[in-house]
Amino acid sequence: MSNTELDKPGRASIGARRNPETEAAILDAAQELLSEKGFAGLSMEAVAKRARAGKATLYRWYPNRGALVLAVHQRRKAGRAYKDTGSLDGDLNWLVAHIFDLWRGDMGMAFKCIIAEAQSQPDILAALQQFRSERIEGIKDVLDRAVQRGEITNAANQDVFAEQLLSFLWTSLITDQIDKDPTETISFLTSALKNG
Amino acid sequence: MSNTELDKPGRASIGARRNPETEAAILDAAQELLSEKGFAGLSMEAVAKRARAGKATLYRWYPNRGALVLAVHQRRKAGRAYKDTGSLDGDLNWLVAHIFDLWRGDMGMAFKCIIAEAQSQPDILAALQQFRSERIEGIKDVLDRAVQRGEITNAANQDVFAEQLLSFLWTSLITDQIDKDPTETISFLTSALKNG
Amino acid sequence: MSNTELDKPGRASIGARRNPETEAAILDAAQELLSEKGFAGLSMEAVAKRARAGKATLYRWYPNRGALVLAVHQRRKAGRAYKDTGSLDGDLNWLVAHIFDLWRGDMGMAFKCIIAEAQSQPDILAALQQFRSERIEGIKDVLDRAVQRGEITNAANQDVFAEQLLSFLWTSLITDQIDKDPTETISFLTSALKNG
Amino acid sequence: MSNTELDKPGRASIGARRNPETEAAILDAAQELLSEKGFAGLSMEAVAKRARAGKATLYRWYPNRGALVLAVHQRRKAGRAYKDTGSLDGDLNWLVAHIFDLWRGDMGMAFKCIIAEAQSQPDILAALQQFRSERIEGIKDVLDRAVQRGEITNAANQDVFAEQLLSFLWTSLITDQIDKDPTETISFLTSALKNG
DNA sequence: GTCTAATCGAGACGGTACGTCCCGTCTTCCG
DNA sequence: CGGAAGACGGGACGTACCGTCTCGATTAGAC
Repeated sequence: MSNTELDKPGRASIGARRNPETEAAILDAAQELLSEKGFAGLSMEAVAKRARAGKATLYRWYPNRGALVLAVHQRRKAGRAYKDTGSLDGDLNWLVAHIFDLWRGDMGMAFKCIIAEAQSQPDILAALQQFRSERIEGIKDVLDRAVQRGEITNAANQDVFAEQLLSFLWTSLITDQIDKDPTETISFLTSALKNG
Repeated sequence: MSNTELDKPGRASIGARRNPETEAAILDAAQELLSEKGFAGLSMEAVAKRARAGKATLYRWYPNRGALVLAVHQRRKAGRAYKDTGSLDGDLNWLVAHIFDLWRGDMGMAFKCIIAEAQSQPDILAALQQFRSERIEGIKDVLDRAVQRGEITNAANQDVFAEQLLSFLWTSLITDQIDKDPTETISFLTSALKNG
Repeated sequence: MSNTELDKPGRASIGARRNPETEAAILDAAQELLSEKGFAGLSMEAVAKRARAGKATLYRWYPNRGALVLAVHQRRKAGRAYKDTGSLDGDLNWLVAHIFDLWRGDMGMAFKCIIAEAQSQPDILAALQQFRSERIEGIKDVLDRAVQRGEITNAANQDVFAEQLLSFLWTSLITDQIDKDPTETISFLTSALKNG
Repeated sequence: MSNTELDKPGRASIGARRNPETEAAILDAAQELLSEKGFAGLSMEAVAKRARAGKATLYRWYPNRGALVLAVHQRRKAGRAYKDTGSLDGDLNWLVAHIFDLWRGDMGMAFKCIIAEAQSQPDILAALQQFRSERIEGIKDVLDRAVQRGEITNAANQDVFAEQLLSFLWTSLITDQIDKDPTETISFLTSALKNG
């Protein structure tokens, strides 16, 4: 996975332009540290050392720890292209299962860090809110497909549903409950969507 | 002879047992720092200095920053005695408004910190989960009153409802949205409760 | 050796007077710590803990670390009754060998500590100087016996000889050379004594 | 001498190598503290503060207090170039007087500290023994000159003489007797040298 | 026989210094 | 001229002791 172990003296400059190998090495290192030692182990110092990068190089691109975690997250985040299972219930269950699966890997820790960091760093909070919007749009895409199938009507409470589903996902993550069965919750929310 | 002259150097020991004055001073200091400078400003060092307490005293009872924030939160947390407005809708709206109000003061920052800290410290996570249970019980008390009033029937989905309402509250906090109007979400969830 | 291991709750007061058991336990503990962990390991805190004594009790009798080491030293120090081997040379060699032997046990470390502590604590320095006088008198007793035997005459340089022999002893200790053969030095000094 | 007066934030890095200004500032600070407050006042913390240096910088080169005192001593130690007064007696008296003079300034406290620290730190002890060898060679140079003058013959006891003179010097320091007249001791040792 | 007084273990108290870690900034040198 | 290397001042970390204190229990001798 990482190409940082063997080359002892690190990478040299490739001239008067940014070296993409360096960027990859930094993000690899950050991700590894994150999954190995958690948030506390992700110090700029440790990332630089493991990536065989100079601290100045690191700070040039990622002015603080949050930016770095954000970049790690950005590189790996799932697209909005959710699977079409043929039914709303199937789509929603797949969506939740898919995200929980993602979080069970490295991404869970990374995203937890973003949430934690957002509580004290405004720019991370803004990025988190931006990401939230994207996710909500993704969920609404799923609902749109259900409308086209005729399963539900295009009602105003779709926004609230999407927000609430996202709240469920995120709260499950931060309270360490991504291993619980989400079907009950999904059908609870779906019933509100249909009967609203 | 008397150490009460001007007591510049803070408090003395009162023997081989915990001094409640010290505890109060520490929690006061922590709370002040939290609301003044946020999570980042809450260093153990700064708390000790402001409380005129030795660092050892601090660490004796609060082995880490999370434990300290937790204690601050514990001291001020609202009881489960929610107001009875006469209707389920009124009760729920009051509950949400009440908590959002609380969070607009010092407690919002404190609770954010607990959530953030819980992402990397298992004991704080456990405390957070414990607190979550208490809050869910509180919400279910509100639902019980509605059952007694005959507004709803005692259905199994009350648990899910309570969890969902809590998810909404916490997600609103961590995404900095406690100033938005919650009525839409409340009625969305309530409709699922009634039609489940 | 030490009676501090078994009696879990330590000793109680024996009334409005000093408990000799406590004193013994403290000095035992101090001596053990000194030979186990050296000077750095001899903290008042550690002594109190090992001796199952209260810190206040410790400070009542030994206001600082130096006083404690001094007391340990005092309890064990050799008397001035040096062995009479029948000749000056024999007496001196026995004396040096005897002291070096003593220092190879616990006392070496203890006395090193006293010397070290004397460099920054005036009262320890005074005690050290007092001890130096006693030792010099002891050496002069040996010389007196030699005078009585007719080996040497009672010349003024006996003081200088005694001081210089003591200097040799102490310097050997602080430069960690108590295992070297002292005979050459002794005969060197003795020659000055006889030819002065 | 000290550059600590006006430049508030101290010195910056001059790249990935040691800054000689920093080294000087640290040693200056250590020396000042040593002569102002003695050994006890020489805390790493205080040195760092006075030198406007970070503690990490201090510990990078001086891993403990002993190493720091050693460096202070090394920077100032007198060379072996002893004065040639024309006679052995004159040379020895000048040598002792010169060293006692040196010790009456800052160096006395510094060297006391080294001796004290050597009692518990093996590396300082090694440095002390190394320094001892150098000093003994210095004294033997003086004796060599006397041999060339024909005052003494090149006898084997010159080593013992040098060791004894050094013992006298160091013991005088640690027992706070550098103000006493050393002539008696010098002539005592010299007589042994000649009559050996 | 009760009271007084000192001494006991225990351990919390406000502090100081420790030695470590990381921060974010800087400069130099290599390729 | 980009990038590694790493020194720099700074500051928080968590630990260990310092010397002081207050407590409650204990017990000898004074009353």
